[in-house]
Amino acid sequence: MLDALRTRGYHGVGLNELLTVAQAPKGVLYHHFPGGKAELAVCAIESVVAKLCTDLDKVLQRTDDPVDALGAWMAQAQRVLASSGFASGCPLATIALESTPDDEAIRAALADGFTAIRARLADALARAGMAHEQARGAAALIVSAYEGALVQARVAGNVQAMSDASEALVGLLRLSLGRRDTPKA
Amino acid sequence: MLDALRTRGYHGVGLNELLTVAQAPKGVLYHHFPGGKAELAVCAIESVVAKLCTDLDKVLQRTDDPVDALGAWMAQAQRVLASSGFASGCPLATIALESTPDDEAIRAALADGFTAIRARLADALARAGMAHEQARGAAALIVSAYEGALVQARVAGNVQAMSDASEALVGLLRLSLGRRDTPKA
DNA sequence: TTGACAATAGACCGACCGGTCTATAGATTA
DNA sequence: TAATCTATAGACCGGTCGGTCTATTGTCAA
Repeated sequence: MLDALRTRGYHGVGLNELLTVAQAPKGVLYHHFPGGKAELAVCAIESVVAKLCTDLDKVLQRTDDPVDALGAWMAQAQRVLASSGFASGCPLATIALESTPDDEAIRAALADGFTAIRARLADALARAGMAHEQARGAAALIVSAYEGALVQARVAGNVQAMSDASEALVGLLRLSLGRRDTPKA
Repeated sequence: MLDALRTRGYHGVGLNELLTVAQAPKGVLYHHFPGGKAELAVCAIESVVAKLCTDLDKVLQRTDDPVDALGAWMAQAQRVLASSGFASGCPLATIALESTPDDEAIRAALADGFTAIRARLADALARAGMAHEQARGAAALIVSAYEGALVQARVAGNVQAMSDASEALVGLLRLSLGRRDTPKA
């Protein structure tokens, strides 16, 4: 399910196909997820977010320098993307862009997920000495850069743009953390 | 067409629906676009990219400070997103995430588009005094941040994350441009 | 053993998908 | 005017979509 979502998106995967690979009949699905496809997607989103958060925690506590952790994270994402033949990106972004304001449950789940991830990053940055206000901005930037870079690398079929963006981000963050004086804006 | 793509994505829009709003019958479409929906999408992508590039040029030459221009661009994007009721994001990213490696024409069009946009940004940054290598990275980061921030703002239903990310990016770039010494990475 | 209930299984539904095909209208030649 | 060719028009196709519905199969309590 997750693989399918991250590869072809919400509208791109058919329910029947999903059930075939899961070797499950329709009845089971609608018994456990009366809300149908949308509820299934929400569940998938929550599971992805949970996994993402624990992975993030692991990486962040392995080193006390969050910028190092960011670099490692981005590099790892590039490896995963490339080894999937540039088919598999971040399922959150994919569903996010296919959603409309009507898909309230899905959007809420995604928004909560992104917020949770940003909070973790901001915490780590603050612990590394960044002012809270600034850390929140940096966290939002990091998540943005991650998602946006994945998009570019995916369509290009190579990780160049992503590694460029990643290096630039790491460099800028290090510059900003290295000297304590805050940038003008 | 473009509205539909940016709102609901490639798989989300039906051909019949498209033709209804365009007041055009099937025959016309397949006469001008023998490739069907995919070819239509490529055409739409190219048109978006062209528009984006000219807009970008306009903004970049209105001021000689590309960082100012970036801030204005991001603010404008936030206004557009909000005024659409958080329905309309960047059509490029949406199609990009729904595409698979099999959709060669679509991916090529998208990759070319992103490359063209990055090149424009890198040029502007280099003109503002940034080293070429660094400018390329910063350009990739800017595009990433733009796309990723749009995703987050869209699902959240508010522009907070996007304006946070934008301010952080502007601040970091100004910091980096203000002093000439390059960051370590 | 029997009754009740949750879980499983999949046939089936109308709607709509992207795409093809034939028929007509309009323009452009000779 | 007749012939030709492009552009328009939409009926129609098989396939698949997400979702509903009726059986059937465990499972556990009485």
